[in-house]
Amino acid sequence: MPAGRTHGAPRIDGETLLAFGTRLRAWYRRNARDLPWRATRDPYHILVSELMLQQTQVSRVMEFYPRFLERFPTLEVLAAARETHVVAAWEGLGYYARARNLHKLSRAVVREGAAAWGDPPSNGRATLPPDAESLRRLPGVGPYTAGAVSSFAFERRAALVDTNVARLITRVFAPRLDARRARDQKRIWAITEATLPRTGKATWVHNQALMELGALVCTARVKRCGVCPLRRLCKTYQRRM
DNA sequence: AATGCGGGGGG
DNA sequence: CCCCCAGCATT
Repeated sequence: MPAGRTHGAPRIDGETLLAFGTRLRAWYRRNARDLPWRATRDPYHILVSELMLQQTQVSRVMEFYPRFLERFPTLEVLAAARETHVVAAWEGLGYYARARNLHKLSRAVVREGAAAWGDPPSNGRATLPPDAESLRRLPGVGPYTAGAVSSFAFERRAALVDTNVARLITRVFAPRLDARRARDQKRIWAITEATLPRTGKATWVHNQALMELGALVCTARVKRCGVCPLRRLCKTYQRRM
């Protein structure tokens, strides 16, 4: 299957895909916000940030993330804590099932993690699996979070689609698709995968950049096309919106 | 496929 | 005052 051929979606030529990624990542290197979870590769820390960020804005998570990790710095510490204490540290963030799932997850991983995904015996530290497929089986971890942890913590070449990426991809490549329609999700994932660079390292930047551009430039209510690096290849822009 | 889950901020 | 926000589990 040639690059750019996506399941039922309009074919995107390789040159366009290349230009898309190159411009996107160049923009990110100059415009990215300095966020704490971008300065670490600790899988547990990344996981906490991703769970907190589910349906929750960055500015809100910033108020909780450092404090939570100070209180529960490792999977082992979290697993040893009582659930009520974990939920208490989550108080104010909302969607408290995330906290309960995180706690449950920590106990599962500490107890049987190494056996489940063949961790190197190493120093007895519990770790998360690096592949999206295994991550996906953990409680509270869906398709997005699995891809995010695989890419951002382990620098694997994994795709991820959140609300930002879905909006950006549809606007640039497939304005007929609706990110909110379940049926279109498959095709949006396929297009997103087709845009990924070759290596895991570059994919880390690429994925961060997709979300950052969606969060800062190609937002839900305002399209800042005047400062968008993808303007010239964007189908929505070409249609004069 | 549809719904519940929290709470705050922006247009 | 709605709509939206680095979604997921359940039905």
